[in-house]
Formats: sequence, structure tokens, C-alpha cells
Amino acid sequence: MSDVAPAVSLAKRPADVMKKLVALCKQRGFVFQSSEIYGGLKSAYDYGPLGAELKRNLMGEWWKDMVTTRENVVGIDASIIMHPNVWRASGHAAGFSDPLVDCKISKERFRADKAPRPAVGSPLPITCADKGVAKEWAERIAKEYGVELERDANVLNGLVAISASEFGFVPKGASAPTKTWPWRGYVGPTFGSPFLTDEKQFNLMFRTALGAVDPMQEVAVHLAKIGALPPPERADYLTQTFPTETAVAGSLMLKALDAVRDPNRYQDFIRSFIEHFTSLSSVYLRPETAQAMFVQFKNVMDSSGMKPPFGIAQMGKSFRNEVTVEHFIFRSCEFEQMEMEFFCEPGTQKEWMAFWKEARMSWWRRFANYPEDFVFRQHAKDEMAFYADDCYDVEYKYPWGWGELEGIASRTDYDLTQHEKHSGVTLQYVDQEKADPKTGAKPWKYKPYVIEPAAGATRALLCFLIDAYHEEERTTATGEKEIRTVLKLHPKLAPIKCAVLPLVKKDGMPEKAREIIAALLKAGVNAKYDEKASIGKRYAKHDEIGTPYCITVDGDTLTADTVTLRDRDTTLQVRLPIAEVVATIKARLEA
RNA sequence: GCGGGUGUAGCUCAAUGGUAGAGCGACAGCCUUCCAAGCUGACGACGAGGGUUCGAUUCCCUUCACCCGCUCCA
Repeated sequence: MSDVAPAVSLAKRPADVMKKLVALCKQRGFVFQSSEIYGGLKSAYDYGPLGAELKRNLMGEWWKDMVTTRENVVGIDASIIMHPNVWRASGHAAGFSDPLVDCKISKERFRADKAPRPAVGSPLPITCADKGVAKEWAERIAKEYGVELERDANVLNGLVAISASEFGFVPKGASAPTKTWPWRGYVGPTFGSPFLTDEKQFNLMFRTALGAVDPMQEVAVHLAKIGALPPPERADYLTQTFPTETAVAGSLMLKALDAVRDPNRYQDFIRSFIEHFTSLSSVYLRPETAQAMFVQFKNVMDSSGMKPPFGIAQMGKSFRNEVTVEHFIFRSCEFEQMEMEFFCEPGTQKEWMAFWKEARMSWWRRFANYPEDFVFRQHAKDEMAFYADDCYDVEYKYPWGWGELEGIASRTDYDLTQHEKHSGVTLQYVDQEKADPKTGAKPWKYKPYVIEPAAGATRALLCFLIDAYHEEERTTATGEKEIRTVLKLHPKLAPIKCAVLPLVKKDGMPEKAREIIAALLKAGVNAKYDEKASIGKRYAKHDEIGTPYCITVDGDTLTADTVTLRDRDTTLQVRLPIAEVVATIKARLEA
């Protein structure tokens, strides 16, 4: 809230930076489209040699800053597949019960459970944006449903809710409907249209089956048997084969179905039948890494001697079926997170929120060329989850606008409470020293409150690439104007730290360069030897992949044992003895 | 999911109802003493499937993927 988005000079990077960056990522081996030779897979990306280094460096810096340099934070590395009840407790499983519906006329999409439900017997006017749209929609309805609705300016009249499961068209003056359609009792929220698609289940989580036997096999066997039986015997097959509550419910449903013969209800039956079998072996890929930290809260505390205030951190992949994927790797179904849950005494959450806000923003800006492109945005009350106390997003100024990078949420004791309820295990801290503020009794048993800084690693990678992308106009040796592309990545993030280049490929220079690179590699510096093409081309190539330093072996090296050290951003060179190369590069990387 | 656009070599782009070229890059070699010099060579593509046609990269359909805008977003 204290930070305001500043005006940004448009000249700092080209307007089509995303296009250029995506091309560079592919060409130089940062990011490839997944399974590209098979035509690609929606929203899946692979990190190439340079991308993998960049991501490791980035996540390593996070881990170092959040875990290894802090006494009060420990890390875990949890399984991606967790007990299904974890997601019932967290609320993510509820995502499965939010059916989405599309209006066939307006193409509006909405959640069925939030749609208006007009009373039986009431008219169902369709309110269009304007008269032109009304005319267009009326024609569409006439064509697809065979009825001419009456147009009154922008409103289409004539439809009536006949019963809870049927609506119809009643022409002006008529007493009975001339045509009817099945109905689920609700209309589109914006325009009031009852012409809707079936309800589609939106799967937030990726579901898979744990176990070697395919549950669908069993489903197929039973459905085949049921299908082969005459209707009166179907319900009995269920109760005889599955003497459970589900079977009884299922058989009742089947009996009712065979009585009404409504295809939609059959669909419901088959769906719940499949659900019954698959749910036994269904597990989910985690949609966030956070829950493992709550679930293992007690184990971590018991095993590591941690006590509030303390944090548990984790990095790793998460999976969500996004409705829309967009902007390259910005929103994808498989992504990587860097999250921490910080457990603190109830009542201290505001101070800790302030502490972590500062810590996190300073981390982001530390690696940025344009720190002002990272800002906080406080969530409005109605924007936050109902249990949340306070929430800030770290937003980045992407080429397409401000977008989320990290959410820092004050989650109260909601998560621990939920897992207590669902697991039956007490998740609390017993403070022997303090008295319960309410009762005054010792010890104080409490469920810690949680501050959660949850950052997107994939998004971090993208924003630092955008931040680093620079173009400069320069004049070549032959006098032509040319664009120099430089990735001004922070040296700690840069995939390759140092290139070692013989000025020319002769006179013993390659040999000298090989000696230097061996020393750098031995010292743990990710260095690269390159003797191809001209020296200028090699500099340009390393500028483009963000290599911060180039060591060049030249004629003087052979007589004086000195080399030049070139800085990527300034292109300036200094001469130094070979003996000092490793120490100098290491010192610069540590700075 | 909707609407619009795009898909030709690693990248950026051409041409064409008779199976395709360039620039840059990358690779091999030659040359080259500090910021994308030059020469030689080899490699390399019509996203996928189907249809129309004597013949399709070109026209049509389907599909996949990407981009823009909506919509959606525990």
C-alpha cells in the first residue's frame, strides 16, 4: 500500500519484448515447448540447458534467503500426491462440485450454484444488451429452437418456468405452452437465458488413480452387465452385487430412472456410478505446496525442536487445471512454487506480516534491474478468502500489465483448524512459559497463526527474464547499425557465470584458455569455453544469454600471464594476472 | 469455453495448384590479435490427419499448438 506503481519509460525495452524473449528462449535453450516434435502440449514447457540453470539458481537463492540463512525456518520436501482428505480439509476438493454452465445464446459462462432461480410459473425474460443484440439472439433462438420470441426493445419475452424441470414458450394470449424444454431451474445470471448447456464439472485438481489396477475396468464390467439386463432387474443387480449404502442409493436412483426414462438422469446415474468406483483409488496432484507444511506441522515441530515463531518452507511443482492458460509460462497447468508457512503466536500476526513483506520485497528487488516494477497490492476485504486476516500480492509490471508474482497472506489458524477437524489430530503448540491470555492459566495451548509468503518460481523466472531483457543500438566494426541484445541477469541468477575465450584459435591461446577454464570449473564456477567464430560474435552471444563475465586470452597472455576480464553490462575490460582469475570471478559473484 | 489471428529451416521472413528460397544463427573446415569481418562445405522446413484434384505447402474440413481480446480463476 505504501508503494505506488511508478511511470515506466517505454524505451527501456521493446514493445514486442515477449515475442523476442520467447524466440530467444527457444533459440538459446532457456525454454522449449513441451513435446514439440509431437505438436506441443497446451501450456506445458520444458527448461533447456540454460533455463534449467537459471531456475536452479533462482530457487537456490530463495532457499538460501528463506531457509539456510535463517535460524527460525526449516525446509521440507513433500510428496506431490497426498491423502485425498488433505484436499477435502483445505477446500480444494470442493472445486469438483462447482459445475460450470454455458448459455447457448449469449455464450456467457457461469457457476450453476450461483445462478438465479426464478419461481415456478414466473416469466423468463431474456434481457439483451441492446436492440441489435436482441434481434440477433431472437433469430438464433428461432433457428435453433423453432420459436419466435416477442421482442420488446432489448427484451425477449414469451418464455415461462412451467415446472421445476421444464420451461416452455407461451405465445401472447395463449394459455398453454406451444413448446417445452427440460430445465434445471436456473437461468444465466446476466441475461436471464434458460437455453443452457449441460453442467460441466470443472476440475481444479488433476485426478489420477493410485494403484496398479485400472478402476475403469471394473466400472466397464458392471455397466456392461447392468446394460444387458432388462430394466426391472437392474436395480436388484446393484443391491445384490454391492450390499452398501451407495448401492442402495444407486438402485433407488435406477428404479426412479427406469420410471421416468430421462436421459439426463441416466447421465447422473452413470456419473455417480463411475465416481463410486474411481473415488476408492482417486488421488490428486497437489494444487499447491502449502498443505504439506500444515499437515507435517506436528512432525516438523517434534523432530526439529522448532517452536513458534518459526517457519516451514518448501519448493516444488504444483498442478492446476486453469480455465485459461496465457502469456507463455506465466499461467500454466504445471508450475513451480516457493512457499513458506510461518507459524506465530495469535496476536503477533500483524508484526510478522510486516516483517515478511519487507523481507520478500527486498528479495525480489535485489535481483532486479528495475526494482520499481515490483510493488505491493493490498487485497480488498471482499477479495480475500473468508478466513484471511490480511493479504498482499507482490505484483510485477509485465508487458501485458500488472500481474501476480507472490501472495503474502495472513491465514489465521484456519488451515491448522481444518486439518485438526478432518484428521482428528490436535495441531497446537504448548507454550510452557506463557499463560493463556484468556484464562490466565499455564501452559498456553494455542494453534499458531500463519503468515504465508507464496511465490511462483515459474513466474519469477519469467519476470527476471523480462527485467533483464535489454536492447542497445550499436555500430559494428564495419560501420553498420545493429541491435545488441543483452540479458542483464543478476550474476547470481545467470546460467553461465563466465566465458573463457581465446582471442584467436592459434598460438597456444586455446591451451591457455583450457587451463583457466579448468581452474574455474574446479572452483565451482559454471564457466564455458568458446573458440568459435570471431571474438565479437562470442561476446555478443554471451551478452544474449546473460553471461556476466568474459575472460579473454590474447597475445599478452602468452608472455605476461595476464588476461582481460570483460563486464557484460559495460563491455569494459580490465587486465589481470591469470593467477587472480578464479578469486576475482568468485569475489564478483559473491558481491 | 467464445470471438479474431497465426502456423514454411533453430530464429525472422519469402514464393508457389506441378513437392520450396533468402538473411541471420547453429555445425565442420580455412582465415582472423578485442566487440556479430570473410571464404568453403555439409545439415536443415511446408504443425498433424482427412477430403477435392492427374497432382495440395497452396483450396476445403477436422485436429493440435501459439498469439490477441473476452470469459473464468480454490
